[in-house]
Amino acid sequence: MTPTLRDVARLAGVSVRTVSNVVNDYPHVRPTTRTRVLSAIDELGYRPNLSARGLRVGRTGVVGLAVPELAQNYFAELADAIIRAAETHNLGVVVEQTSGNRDREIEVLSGGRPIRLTDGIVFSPERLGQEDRDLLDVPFPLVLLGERIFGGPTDHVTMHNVSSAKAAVEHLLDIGRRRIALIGAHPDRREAVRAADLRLRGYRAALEAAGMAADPDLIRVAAPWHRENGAEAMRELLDAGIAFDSVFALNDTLALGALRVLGEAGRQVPDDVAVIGFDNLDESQFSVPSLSSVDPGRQEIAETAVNLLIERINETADARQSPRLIKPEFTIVARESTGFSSHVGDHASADGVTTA
Amino acid sequence: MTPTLRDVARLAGVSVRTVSNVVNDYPHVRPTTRTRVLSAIDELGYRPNLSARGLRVGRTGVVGLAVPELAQNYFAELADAIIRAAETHNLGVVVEQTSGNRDREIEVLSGGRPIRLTDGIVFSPERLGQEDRDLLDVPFPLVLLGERIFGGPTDHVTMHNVSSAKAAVEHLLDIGRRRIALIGAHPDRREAVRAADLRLRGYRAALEAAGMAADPDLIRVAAPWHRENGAEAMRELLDAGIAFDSVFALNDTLALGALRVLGEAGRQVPDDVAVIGFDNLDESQFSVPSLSSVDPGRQEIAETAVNLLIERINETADARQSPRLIKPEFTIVARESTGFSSHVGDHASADGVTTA
DNA sequence: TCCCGGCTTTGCAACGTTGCAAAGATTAGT
DNA sequence: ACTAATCTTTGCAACGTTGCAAAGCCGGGA
Repeated sequence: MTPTLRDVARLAGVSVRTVSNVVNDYPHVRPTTRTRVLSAIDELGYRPNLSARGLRVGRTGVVGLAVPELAQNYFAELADAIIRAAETHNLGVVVEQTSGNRDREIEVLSGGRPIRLTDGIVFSPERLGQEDRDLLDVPFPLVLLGERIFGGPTDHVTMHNVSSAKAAVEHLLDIGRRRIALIGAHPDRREAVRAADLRLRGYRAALEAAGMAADPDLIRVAAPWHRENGAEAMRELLDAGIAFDSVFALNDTLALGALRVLGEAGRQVPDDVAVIGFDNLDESQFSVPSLSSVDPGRQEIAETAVNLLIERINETADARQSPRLIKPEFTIVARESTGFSSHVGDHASADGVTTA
Repeated sequence: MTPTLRDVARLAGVSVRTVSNVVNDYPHVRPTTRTRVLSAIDELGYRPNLSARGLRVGRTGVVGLAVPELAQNYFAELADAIIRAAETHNLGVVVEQTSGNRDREIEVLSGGRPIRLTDGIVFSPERLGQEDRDLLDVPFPLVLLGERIFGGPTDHVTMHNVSSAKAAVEHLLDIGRRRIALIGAHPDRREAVRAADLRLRGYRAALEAAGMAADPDLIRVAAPWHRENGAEAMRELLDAGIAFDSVFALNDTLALGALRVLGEAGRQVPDDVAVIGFDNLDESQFSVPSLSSVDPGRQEIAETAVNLLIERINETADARQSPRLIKPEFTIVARESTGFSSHVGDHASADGVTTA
């Protein structure tokens, strides 16, 4: 069977506790002893039993990440970033997919499933809304991502949706565009989709600040934010014969769909139509033309979320901080689709970049 | 603090063991007792401590998945599928990214990191090769994915690379194409990249079976298999002025890059150039035109891998089966890029489909 | 009424690890 | 050489759970 501390101790001729001390880098171990123990560990191929350690210490060293689904590019990249961030703290990540299913999202909060083996959870809901705020009051460390719920009892990492969307539109204004279409508005006014609403608000704010009125014809619905819906919205816009010289897509996936249709229709990007997206997916760097985008600071969001979670995990019950809302700085990444050149493989710093 | 079995037992007025019986659905519990215990559990919000259970039972209920990185579409979709498959067995999945780093891949096999909290691992290496076969002889259940190593001591789920590539090329032949370019050959003949070699072999086999010679000019190098390299290879092919009426890209990502460049160059797909890829990414269904592809059976690969892993986990040390090599059936999915129509949102069955 | 067999419930021990606190060993200072 | 201070090592208990096996309970048949 798998060797235990006891086996190592017997082989090295020391007590179990000493082996444990060596394993945990306890400083007061005589070098010769340490060596002897280490070689016994090596000989037996001993590995600590993390369940036992977890039981004893009260920590598993694993955190949960609950996202809608990895098949969506944005969440795959988010998960990638979270896993990297967790790893620097020697934490593992159990990934749970909620599949855009409200019940499953609720189940995550009820601590169901293997999530329970974790020390805490980073949760990006897609179906819960403001009205579910109370559900977030859970008995384990939880960090919330996204813009579905605000003002909850947990730490929350989100983005500057309004001001970054405003900056994206200003970027289009800066390069002289005046007929700026928006793709990705939510079809149902009753259902609040915060990201859509917030970014739309930024769009309006930018136009207003420029002394321009928003033309309702230029605001196009697309939901969910998938490639085909971006394509569809662009087709409709073209078919409608409405004049426009640029597009702000509420996310990159929509933008990529739109880009494709523009290509088919023979519209030159950026000369005829400039395009900017939102999210700065890895893929956007490699599209043709490369896609300008709002970089909401994914890596920073991930690192922040993990750091907040770790703080909460280490927090003692009596000295509990109040919930924090954090929005990393965003960046406008200007690429070919808005007339800036960038070469694939260039460092980000080589792109035209504007910081918040 | 978090309530334990003991707390529940006290509240319900039964023994700890009885509560445990209820929690584990032990059948011989009197209904009235069960009810009483359940309501105590409910009242206290009791959740089993999985570390303790894991220690006692010797299983954590979590498996590991080690892939290069989720930011690569293919692996994100694979992870998605694996997580879904694991979930049907009530298993959680810890995702570990090796970042295409050989040392990290070796570390996975040494059982380092939080992977150790798992009952077994599904591993898709990217840097290990045939020469590392012995490393796979690890003291925990391991299922191998991919085509980097064959003949190792573990169960292995891979795909029909040669025959499915052959079928892809035959699909192009079937629609009357004769000048079939291949994109994605590996640049270095010394380094064996099995997937590339195997698919190239299928390409040659199809041509040979059709009584045609492979034109070296049509075999284009592209590595790694990223979008930009597919685009680059296609640009070179066009610039070289070599005649071709179709392209077999060794994966979808390459194909999507190539598709883009064809569009820019004004070549009509599929009329001027038909294109087929490999992997059948979700995205390929939504590109414009939609991309024909080889579906290697991702969901089945995932389910098979998880099932094999579970079998190994449950296997007793004495009755150990010999390693199994499994290759799910593949499918040729014919879409617009080879002249078949498919409407986004259609069921797979609506696509033109050929089964292995 | 007594006994048998199945249904319910239970106490004990152990899974492998680390916190605690004390014992033993060593070194420096006087 | 003796004491104090420090360095090393140790045994014990406990983390929360479940396997084991036995005990208590019940109803039915003889």
